[in-house]
Amino acid sequence: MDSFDRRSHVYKAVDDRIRKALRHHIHQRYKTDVPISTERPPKLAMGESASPLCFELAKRMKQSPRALAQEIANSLKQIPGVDRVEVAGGGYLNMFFNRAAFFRGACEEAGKGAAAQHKPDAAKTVVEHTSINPNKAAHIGHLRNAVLGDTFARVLRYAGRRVEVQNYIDNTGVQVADVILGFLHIEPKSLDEVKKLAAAPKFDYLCWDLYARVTQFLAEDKSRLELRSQMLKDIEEGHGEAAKMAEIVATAIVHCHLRTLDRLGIDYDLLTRESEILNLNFWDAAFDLLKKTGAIQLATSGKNAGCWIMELPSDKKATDIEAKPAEESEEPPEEAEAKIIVRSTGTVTYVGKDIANHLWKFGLLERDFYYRRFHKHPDGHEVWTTNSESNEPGAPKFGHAHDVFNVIDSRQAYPQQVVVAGLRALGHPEEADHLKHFAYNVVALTPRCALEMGYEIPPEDAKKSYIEVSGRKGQGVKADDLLDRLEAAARTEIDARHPELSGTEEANRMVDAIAIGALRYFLLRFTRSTVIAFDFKDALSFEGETGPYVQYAVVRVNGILRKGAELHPEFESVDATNLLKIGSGEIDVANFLAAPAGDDLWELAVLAGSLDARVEVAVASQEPAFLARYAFELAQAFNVFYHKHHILSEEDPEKRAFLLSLTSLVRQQLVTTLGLLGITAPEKM
RNA sequence: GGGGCUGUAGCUCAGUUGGAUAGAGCGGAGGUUUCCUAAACCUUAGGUCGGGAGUUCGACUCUCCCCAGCCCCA
Repeated sequence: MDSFDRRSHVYKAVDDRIRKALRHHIHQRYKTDVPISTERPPKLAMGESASPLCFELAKRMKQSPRALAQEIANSLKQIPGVDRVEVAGGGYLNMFFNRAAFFRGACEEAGKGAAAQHKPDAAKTVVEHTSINPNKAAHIGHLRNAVLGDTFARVLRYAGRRVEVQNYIDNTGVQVADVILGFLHIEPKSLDEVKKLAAAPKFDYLCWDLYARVTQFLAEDKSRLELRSQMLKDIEEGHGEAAKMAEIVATAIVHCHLRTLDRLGIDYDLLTRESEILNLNFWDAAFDLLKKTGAIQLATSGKNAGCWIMELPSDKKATDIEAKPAEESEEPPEEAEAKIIVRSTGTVTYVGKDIANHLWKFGLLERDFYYRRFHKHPDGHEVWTTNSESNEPGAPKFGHAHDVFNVIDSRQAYPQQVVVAGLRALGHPEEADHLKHFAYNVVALTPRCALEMGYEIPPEDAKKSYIEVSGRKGQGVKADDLLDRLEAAARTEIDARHPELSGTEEANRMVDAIAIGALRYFLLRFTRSTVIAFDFKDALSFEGETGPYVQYAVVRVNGILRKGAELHPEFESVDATNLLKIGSGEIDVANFLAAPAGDDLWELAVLAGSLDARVEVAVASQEPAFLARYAFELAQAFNVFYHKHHILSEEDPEKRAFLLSLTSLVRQQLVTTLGLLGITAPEKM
C-alpha cells in the first residue's frame, strides 16, 4: 500500500490506521469482531478521531464500556501519527493526533496537487450525464444533471479512477419528432429553410417556442397524434424528409447544448446517438439475445398480448402459495410486474434501446459504433460522436466499462431497474451490480419565481414550496438566460469594485468565474434527493453559503501571499512546505500548534488536511454535495482565522512563516476542492 | 391499488455507520473598517427533528402504524 506512505498524515490515512489498529487489537485480545467505526468528536478537546466501539464490545464481553475502553487505551500499541488515546464519556476512545506531523504531512500532500494518476490499464468507469433531448434549449433542470455528473466524474478521477464521460443523445425520439412535426405541419418550412434556421445561434430558443406550439397543436385535435406516430416511425426508420430534417435539427441543437455547457466547463468524451443504436442494428442484436436467453417473452394473452415483455422480480415475498394458471384470471398477478420492451406494433420502447446501449457500454454486445469528431471543448479536448458510416482515424477505444453511473433524475428509477434486471436476465449479474443509477431530484420553481416568469398558477399551488413547470408548455428557466443574468450580476459587482478594469479581459475572466462559481455551487449544495425550489434571488446570491464566498476566501489568500512576496522577497512562489524552511531553518511547528494557544490554528489545519477523507465519503455515497459543503466549511474556517490573526504584520518571523504556510495549505486545498466542483478562483475579485 | 422519495429554526437546507450539547446560510435585532479586499467577521433571538408506539446503554438516524406532500407503475 504505497498510498499509505504517500499520504501518511492526511486525515484519511491516520484514521485508516486507527481503525486497522483497533480491529487488530480487539481481535487479538478479545477474540471477537465488533464493528470498528470512528467519528469526528464534537469538540477539539476530545481529539481528532474517536471510536464508540466499546459500547458494542461491552455487550459481547458483558463488561462495562468504560472499563474496556480503559483497558484498550492502556494496551493499544502506538499508532503512527497518534500521540495519545484517552477514555471519555461512558466509554469513548478519543485519539489525539500528532499535530506537527499531521501539519507537515498535509502540506507535503497538498503540494503534490490534484492529479492522482490512474494506471493506463485501470478498469474504466463510465459516467453518463446531461443526455438532453435535442429538440429545445437546455434549462435549469438539465444543468443540475450536467453539473452533478461532471462533478462526480471529476471526483472519481481525483480518487484515481479512469473515467469516460458519455452523453446520450435521443435524436430519434418523440420529442424530436414533435419539433419536426412543427416545422413540417405548423410553420411549414422546407428542408433548406430549416437548414438556414439551424445555423443561427439561438436555434435552440426557436425550437423551445415551436415545441410549445406543437404541444398545443396536438392537444387541439387528438387525431393529429396519428401524424406524430407517423413522424416518429419515419425518423426511427430513417425515411423521407422528416428523417433528414430530424438529423439537421437534432445535430444543430446538440451543438447549441454543447456551447451552453462549455460555458460551465462541462466536457464529454463521447456522444452516443440513438440513431446509431437503430441503424447499426444494436437493438436487433440485443433483441436476439433477450429472446434467446428467455429474458423477455411474447405475451399471448391479457392486456399485453402481442408485446414482448420482461417480468421483473416482484418485491413481494415469493411465497405465493398457489401458482395459478396464467390464463385463468384476466389479470394475472405477474402481468402487473411486467415491463413492455417491444410494443405490439413492433416498435421498441426506450427501455429496450437502453438495454442495447448498456450491453454495448459493458462490452457485452459483439458490435461497435463508428466514430467521428464532433466538437472541441475550449480547453482543446475533443468530443467524439457515434456515426453509422465509417471511422474517423484517431478515435479512442470507447465503452468496455467495468462500472457505469447513469446520472438520470429519480423519476426514471423504474426504467433503470428494468435495464439492470435485463442485464441480470441476460446472464450478466456482475455488470448488473456495477450499473448504478445516480439519481437526483428535479429542479422546480418557487411560486414566486413562477409568477415572475409570467406563468399562470392555480391559487391552490401558490402556497406550495415549489411548483414543477412543464417544458412541453415552454415553461422553465433556460440555461443561457440564467447564465446571462448571473454574468450581469457579477459584472455589476466587479465594476463597482474594480472600475479601472471595466470592460477588460481580466474583468471578463472574473465575471465568468464568479457566474459559474455561483451557479455550480448553487446546484451542488443540495443533496441529490432534495427537490431544488429554484428562485432567482437565491441563485443570484454571492453571499453566505455560495460559490463566490469560497472563491473570495481564495482571493484573500492570494492577496496575502502576493503582498507577502512584496514585503518579504523570500516568500515569493513558495509552497506550504518550503515556507516552513524559511529563517532559522526548521520552524517549530509543534510549538505553534500546541494546545491551548494553538488550538484555533490546529482546527484549521485539521480541516485543511481532511480533503481526502471527504472525497472518500463523497465517492462512497455518490454525493458531490459533501464536497461543496467541505469547501464552504474550509473557507469559513479560514475567514475566522483571517480575522483573528494578522499574518503579514506578525513580528516573529518564524511564526509569520508558519502562518503563511498554513495559509498556503488552505489555498491549495480550496483550489483543489473548487476544481473538483468545476469552479475556478480568480486571482482577484 | 402497488412501489419509491420527502417532512428538522420564520424561509432554504445540512446532519456520513445509531453516539457526546441538533448545525449552516438567508431573513430579524445589535455591533466591527487608519489594518492582508467588509462578496467578510462578531454577538443575539429563533427547535415538540410531522404524530404515535417499539428496538437499544443510547434514536433526527433503525422497525411498525398513522398524517401530509411529491414522483413512478398500470
